Amino acid sequence: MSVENDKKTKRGSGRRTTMHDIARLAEVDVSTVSRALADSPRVTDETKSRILKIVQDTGYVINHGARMLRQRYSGQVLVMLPNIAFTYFPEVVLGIEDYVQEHGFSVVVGSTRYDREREEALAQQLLTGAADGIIFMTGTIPELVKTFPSFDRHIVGISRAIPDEHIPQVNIDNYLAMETATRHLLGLGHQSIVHLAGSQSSPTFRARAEAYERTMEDAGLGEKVNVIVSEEYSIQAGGERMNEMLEAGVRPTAVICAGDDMALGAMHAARLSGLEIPRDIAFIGFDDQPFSAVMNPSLSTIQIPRREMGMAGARLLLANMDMTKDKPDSILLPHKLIVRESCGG
Amino acid sequence: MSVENDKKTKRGSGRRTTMHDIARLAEVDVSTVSRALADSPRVTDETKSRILKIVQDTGYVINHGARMLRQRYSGQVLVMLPNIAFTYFPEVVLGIEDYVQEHGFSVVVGSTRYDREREEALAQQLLTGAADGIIFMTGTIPELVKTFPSFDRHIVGISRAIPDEHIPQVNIDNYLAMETATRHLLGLGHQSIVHLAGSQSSPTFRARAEAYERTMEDAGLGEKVNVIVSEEYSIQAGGERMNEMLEAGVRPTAVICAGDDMALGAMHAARLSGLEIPRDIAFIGFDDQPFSAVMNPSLSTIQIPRREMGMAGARLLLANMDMTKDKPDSILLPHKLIVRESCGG
DNA sequence: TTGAAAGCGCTACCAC
DNA sequence: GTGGTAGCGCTTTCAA
Repeated sequence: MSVENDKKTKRGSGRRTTMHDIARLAEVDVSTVSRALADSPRVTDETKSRILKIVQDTGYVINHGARMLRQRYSGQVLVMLPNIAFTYFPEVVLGIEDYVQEHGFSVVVGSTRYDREREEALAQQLLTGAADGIIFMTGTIPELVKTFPSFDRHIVGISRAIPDEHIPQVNIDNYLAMETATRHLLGLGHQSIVHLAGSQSSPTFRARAEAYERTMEDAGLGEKVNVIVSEEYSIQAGGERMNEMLEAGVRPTAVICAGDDMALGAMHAARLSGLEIPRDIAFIGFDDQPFSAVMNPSLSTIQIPRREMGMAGARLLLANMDMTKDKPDSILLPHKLIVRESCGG
Repeated sequence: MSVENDKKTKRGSGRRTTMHDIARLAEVDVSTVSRALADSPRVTDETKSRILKIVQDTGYVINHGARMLRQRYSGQVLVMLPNIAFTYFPEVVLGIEDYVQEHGFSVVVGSTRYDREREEALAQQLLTGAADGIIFMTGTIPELVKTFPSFDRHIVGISRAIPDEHIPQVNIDNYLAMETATRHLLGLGHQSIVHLAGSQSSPTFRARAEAYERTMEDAGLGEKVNVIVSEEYSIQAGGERMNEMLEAGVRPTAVICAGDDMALGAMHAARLSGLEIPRDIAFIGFDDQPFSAVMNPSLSTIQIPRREMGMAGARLLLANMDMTKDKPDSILLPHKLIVRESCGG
C-alpha cells in the first residue's frame, strides 16, 4: 500500500468550527476575533468576553495549520534519539518536556534506530516547518539540516557530543567521570581491570574508554589495559561480551561497564559462570538507572543528571533560536560516583 | 516570561525556498510543480524530471503548514501515555512507529503525568488539526476530544482499557493472565499468597486484582486473600509496600505483583529483611521487562507482547480513520507465563 | 499536458 | 476599537 493512496482514503471528520463562524455568531469581524483570542489590548473587554464565551460554547479551537502558515512557526520541538526504548533517554525527554511546555512549545520524539533514512526523514520536520528546532541525542546531525538557513541556531545536542563547535551542547564530563570510576577501583586495590566499552564511533563511549586507558597508564598499569568493545548497547550484549571474555580465559578482578544495562547483563553472565560479586569480581556501571540501586547486588555507578540535562538542553535550544540574542554556550553538568555493593567498596 | 512574548522573539531563519521558486526556475506554473511532486500522470516525464532535478539542487522541501491547511490533515499520530519514563511504554511506541511510518505518518509522543491539564492540552492537537488521530495508553479520554466530529473514528486505546465500547482497543486478557499466574503458584503448593496491586482506579490493575481474588476463592482460599494496593506505580513504591507489609508481621509464602517494576522493588525489600527468594518467599511479576530475565534471582512474569500491541494499535487507528470502511474491532493479544527462578517453579 | 485562479483559516496591516 | 483585506504556500478545479 503506497503512502499516497493511504493518505487519500477518506478521513472525513466534518467541517470544523472556524474563526469566521465565531465572528458571525459574535457579530464582529474575524480580525476582531483574532485579536480577542490573542488578548490584544485593542479590543474592549466587553467584546472580548462575548467572543470568549462563544468560543467556549462552540468548543472552537484554532487551526494549527493556518496559524503555522501565517506565523511561520510550529511551536514544536523535535527530539531525535537512537531508540526510545533505551532506559536512558525517556528521563531526559521528561526534562525537555518540562521546560518547553512552560514556554508554549510541545515535544515530538523520533527514534532513528541508527538508520540514516529515518534520521533524514525526521530532520525534514525542521525544513518543512513542522518543527522549529531539533534536540539531538544521536551524536550526529544529518547533512540535510545544514541546508537550513542558519541551522546552527535551530539545533542543540544533549548527552552525545556532536562534533561541531558551533552547536551548543549539554553533557557531563565523560572523561572525568570514567577517571573517577577507574581511580575508585584502583584505590580498592584492583589492578586487573577490564573496560566493557560501547561503540567507539560514539564520542561519549570513546571518551570513557580513553579515560580508562589513561588512568590505568598513569597508575603504571599500562599492560593491564583491556578494552572490550561492544558495538551494540544492551543488557544482552553486555552478557555476550562477558561470556566471550570468560571463555577466552580472561579473569579480571573488576569490570567497568559503558553503562548500567551492559553491567546488568555482564553481572548476570558472571554469576552464571559461578563468580560471586563482588568477592570474585567487582563491577561499576554508568548512568544510575532506576534498577541499579535495587538489583542484587546493587550496582556502583556514575550518576548522570538526566532530567536536568533535558531541561538544560531545552533551555539552550530556545535561547539559541532567539536570534536577537547571542548564541548560548555549551553546558557541562556534574556527575557523581555512587558506591554500592557491586564493587565491595 | 509569558508564552506570548516567548513566541514573538525573533526566530529568524531567512525565507525558505517555495514552490514558486521552483516553478520560476523550471519555467512552469506552480500547479505543474505541485502535480509533478505528487507524481501525477498529467505531467510529462520530461517536465517531471526537470522539476525534480531543480528540487534536488535547491534542497526544496514542501511547507508542512501550507499542505496541512490545504489538505486538512497533518500526517501525525499522537501517542498519549502517562509517563514516558515507565519502561513499559517506550517499547509499545516503537511498535507504533514501525507501523505508522510505513504509512506516511509520523509519531508525536506526549506524557500526561496524570495531569488533567496536560491531557487536555495534548488532546487539543487533534482538534487543532496538528494530529489526525490519537492513541491512548492512559486509560481515559479527556472530555474535550468528544467535541470532535465523529471522534470515535480518530482514537484507539492500547494497554489500558478505555471504558467506552465505541473505541477500538488493543489489550491482553489481564484477567486470564493473572488467573494463570495465581494458578501457577497454587500448583506449587502456595496458599498464603499476597497480591501487590496497582491503583484500582485503573481497569487493568483492577482486572488483575479481581482475577487473583476469584482464583484464590475458587481454590477455597478466600480468607487468605490479601490485596495490597499501591496508588503509585514504581520500583520504589513496590519496596515501600513490601516493607509496610513485613513490618505489619504479614509473612506470605508468595507475592504476585502488578508489574515487574513493583516486583523488583519488593524483592529488594524482602532481601533487606533477610528473606531468601524463592526459598522463603516466591515472586511473580507482570510485563517481562528487559531486566527481569537477568536479575538475581530472575523473575517469573507474564510476558506481554508490547511491540505487537503497538503495531496492532497503530493498524487499528489507521483503519479506524478510514471512513470508507467499517469501524474495526478491538483486539486481544496473547500473553505468556514465563517461569524463572523467583518462584522456584 | 499545462496555466490561471480560487481558496484553505488565519494574522497583520491599513483604514476609519 | 473595529472592519476590510491581502496574502502565507499549497492543491485542485476549470479552461485552454
